[in-house]
Amino acid sequence: MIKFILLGFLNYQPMTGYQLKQTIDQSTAHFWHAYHSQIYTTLRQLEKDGLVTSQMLQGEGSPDRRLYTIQPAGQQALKDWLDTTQKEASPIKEELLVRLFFSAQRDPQQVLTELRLQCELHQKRLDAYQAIVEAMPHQTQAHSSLQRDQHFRQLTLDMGMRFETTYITWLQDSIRKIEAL
Amino acid sequence: MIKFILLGFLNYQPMTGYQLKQTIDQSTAHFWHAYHSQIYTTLRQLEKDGLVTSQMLQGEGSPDRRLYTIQPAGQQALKDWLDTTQKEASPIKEELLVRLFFSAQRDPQQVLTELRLQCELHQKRLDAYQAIVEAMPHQTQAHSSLQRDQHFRQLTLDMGMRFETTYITWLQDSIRKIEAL
DNA sequence: ACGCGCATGTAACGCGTTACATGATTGC
DNA sequence: GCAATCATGTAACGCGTTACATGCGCGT
Repeated sequence: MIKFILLGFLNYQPMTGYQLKQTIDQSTAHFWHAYHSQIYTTLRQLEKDGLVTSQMLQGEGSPDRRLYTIQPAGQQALKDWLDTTQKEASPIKEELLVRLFFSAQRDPQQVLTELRLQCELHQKRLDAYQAIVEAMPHQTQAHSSLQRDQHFRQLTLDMGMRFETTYITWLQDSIRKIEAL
Repeated sequence: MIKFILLGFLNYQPMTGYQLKQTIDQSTAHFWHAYHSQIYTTLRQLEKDGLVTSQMLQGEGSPDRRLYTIQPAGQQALKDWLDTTQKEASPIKEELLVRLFFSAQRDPQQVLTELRLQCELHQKRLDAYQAIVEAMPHQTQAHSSLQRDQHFRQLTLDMGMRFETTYITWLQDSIRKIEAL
């Protein structure tokens, strides 16, 4: 999966592993994050497979950086992946729900503390999304290709905000229900 | 993770691997699923670690079944895990959002087909949750311990329904937005 | 005779996570 | 002088997924 995220970003412009990590952290990390270790190893793998090439940049002063450039084979691999319609709904893995499912024997106060903390964490996430939306240059007229990209990215951001809002509301309702026990 | 789900169920009663698989499929699979291969290997691991014990049952006719029983050490491990408050929000891994993020170059009709399919899939999930709620014995008065369990399970089901509802609405809105391009 | 459900397992692989590791520059 | 940021990587591990593999009983 991370393979296609890397190809997806490299399809816009050549980048280094570090830049890719930064870019991911500020965008797709909201629905798919990656550790730098995985990014560097996957980039090497992509190079071995001929989907990208790399060249060293001798930064004056700063450490050497390896700039990765997508190759036609890489663009094709990306296109093939995007053209293969996803036929399943993504599986959900929510640890909190597992914990809650088995929480009947727990001290209710402890459960409440946990849910209130989650509430704060998800509120922070929502705030972060809000900040991105506000920082977003709502370009009245720019390159239509960039605008098109922006449009699709906004859809994912929209989902993120809806999801967090739903999550927070559910947490608040759940807290109330448990308090009422 | 699956380790604690298994301990969680075995904490109610001894079960075989197959029964655990069935139970998970009908309950926690909505937020954490497992393949039978993982269940069997994890059960063996738990036995090796002394958290559960197993005994063979010679079923007349049907194949041999291995019944797993939780041990005090297993109950303690479960309790310790539940008592350790989760301090992070669970990371999200939604492949569809990754795909959408990089879908600006794709044929819009193809994207729409994909989103419409997702809409159906999530509607099916929602219907499945609804069926569980309706099949749920809304016991006016039963053992308070069972009722307590039921209560917490209902919270997770509630989240599942809210999530799917949000997802479907977002999909419908996104479809409309893409159609308007 | 064939397929499905019951029932159990192993093996290999892939992906993601955590930890280990290095070294330079910039700002306080 | 020290911490943070830039920048890159390796190694080991754990978990989850896919595929392979077996064999019985029941219904059509």
